[in-house]
Amino acid sequence: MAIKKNLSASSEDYLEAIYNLICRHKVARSKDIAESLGVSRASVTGALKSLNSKGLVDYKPYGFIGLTEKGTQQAESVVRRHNIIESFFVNVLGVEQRAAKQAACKAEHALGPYVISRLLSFTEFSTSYSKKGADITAEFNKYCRSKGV
Amino acid sequence: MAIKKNLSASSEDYLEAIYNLICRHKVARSKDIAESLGVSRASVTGALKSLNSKGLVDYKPYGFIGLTEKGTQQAESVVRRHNIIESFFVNVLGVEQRAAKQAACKAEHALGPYVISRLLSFTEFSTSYSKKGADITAEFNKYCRSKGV
DNA sequence: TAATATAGTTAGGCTCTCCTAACTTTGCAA
DNA sequence: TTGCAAAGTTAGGAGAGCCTAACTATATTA
Repeated sequence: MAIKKNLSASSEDYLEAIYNLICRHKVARSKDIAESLGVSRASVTGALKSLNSKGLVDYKPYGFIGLTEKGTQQAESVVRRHNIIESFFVNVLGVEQRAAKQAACKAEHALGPYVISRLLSFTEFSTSYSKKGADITAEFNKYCRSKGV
Repeated sequence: MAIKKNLSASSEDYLEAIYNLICRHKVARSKDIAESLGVSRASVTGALKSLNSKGLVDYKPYGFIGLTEKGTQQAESVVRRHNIIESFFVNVLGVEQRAAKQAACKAEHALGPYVISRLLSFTEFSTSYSKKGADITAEFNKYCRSKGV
């Protein structure tokens, strides 16, 4: 059993980018990873080597870029955190989609399982509640308007 | 007018630590900064030099450590973000104080003014609402229990 | 006031993450 | 099939932020 070491924010970003590219385009090309993270192609090569040595990506120079089982798990964990945070921002706070995504990209590295699980529950609670009697979102918007926020 | 450059998370942490020490003990000693951030004294010296060169702290070797006007503003901005996030975690999500503080320490570097302002409003809304009819916190706790979370 | 303990600094080094420039490989088009 | 553009890699380097070890300054106290 490999020792579970916490990944750096940077490594998590690479895994997330690779995961999303594979989901959307079947393959993750180095150039596209660079583009989606706003870094140089050389930086991507370096990151791939590092992730490869950690057993998180399958990668040989000039070859196919894939995620290992372990890498997929880690990537899914990041993506899950991202989605929970983004969904909270959009559906509870009423933050605009684009800003929510941006903020989630940063916050996803900062929140641990405990807070994430509460956040998820709260978003579920809030949206499920809004379907029944008290519409929390609507009430919150009313509150904001009344305060001029 | 100085160019407003975003500070690194590390710099923000130092400013916050200095600010809190001055609030609590009138002075910020290098040793205490090191302790409260869990870094070496040498690292503190390095950070002080860097913050000094940015005009954020008043500092001379072996001398008094103070915050400049600009430094105080920045520190207050960080502390404010921290408090808003921590308060949301505790008072809305029902996260335990210690964990909330820890998470806020990380998240404070990740959230910008827009999201922070919505978060503040939501916490205000939630707590003010809980005093009137619908106690959101209580309802959320009920919801969590019903889901076994 | 002199000795010693504590606080702070300096020097040197490490890792991480990024960069540019130059080179190699690959794949497509003529 | 060759020849060129695009993609990817390598080499070399920068800077942030951290460390330890050794040194210097300050403060305490006998």
